[in-house]
Amino acid sequence: MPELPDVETFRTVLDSCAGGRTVQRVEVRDTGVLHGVSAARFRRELEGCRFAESERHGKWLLARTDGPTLLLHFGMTGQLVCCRPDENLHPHDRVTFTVGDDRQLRYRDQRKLKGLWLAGGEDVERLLGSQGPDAADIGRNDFDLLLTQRGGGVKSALIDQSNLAGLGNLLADEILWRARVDPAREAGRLTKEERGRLYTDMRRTVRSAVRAGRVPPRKTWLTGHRDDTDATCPRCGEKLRRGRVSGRSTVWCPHCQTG
DNA sequence: GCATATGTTATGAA
DNA sequence: TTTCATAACATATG
Repeated sequence: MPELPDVETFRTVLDSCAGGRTVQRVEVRDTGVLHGVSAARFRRELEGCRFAESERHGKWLLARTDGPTLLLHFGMTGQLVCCRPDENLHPHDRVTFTVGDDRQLRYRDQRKLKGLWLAGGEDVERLLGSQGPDAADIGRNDFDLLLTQRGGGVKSALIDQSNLAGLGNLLADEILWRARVDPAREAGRLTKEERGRLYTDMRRTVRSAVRAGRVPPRKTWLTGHRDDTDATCPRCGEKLRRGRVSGRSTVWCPHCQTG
């Protein structure tokens, strides 16, 4: 699930659930989601800390506290939910943070592909050092450079987090479809116009997906037809094509998205 | 058993 | 050095 818009939602969940509150109790129910830190130290270092305002970079969520920073990555199936402490645990609730008599933040994740890190000042830089600029606030010129200076396919350029942080498989397909660019095109060979359309449509798509809290499966969007059998393009009605591009399942319209 | 899944990363090859 | 394809990670669903 999680791409930039989902992580942005988790950021608001974190801030509204736990922002300004003190961690009363940490429970690590599955150590498999902890990285580089033991369950004992994780608890010890976070209990008693107060959550400050959190930040997001790409698909990373940075939960600042008056102590260490908690870094969260949601892989494909992670989420952050706000519960009451007495609510039944979900089988995939891996770590819980009790932040009040009535509030408990839970890191819930089925597949445990990523998880939680604990970081002091420089550790944050080290963990996020390889991330490219965030897709939600990159400027037009920088975006242009990311495409022109890069070898390989345009879809790969969009979803490579070290190039541009935040876009995932669904968003990339949606943006390429809106901008009418074939996902297999070489990034460096796009025209100035195509790069301009990609930038504008990336901004639009990311903005409305953030407002929706996720990449919305609207029928006017390509994303709304990903799972259709015999899916057709919501713009021209042509049959959509699916295949693998840059190693990921890809859906595109061979009529609208020309090479 | 097989294929699929919105993410990342190690590995070997081009 | 960069980029690509592939497998791996852990788990569920069709």
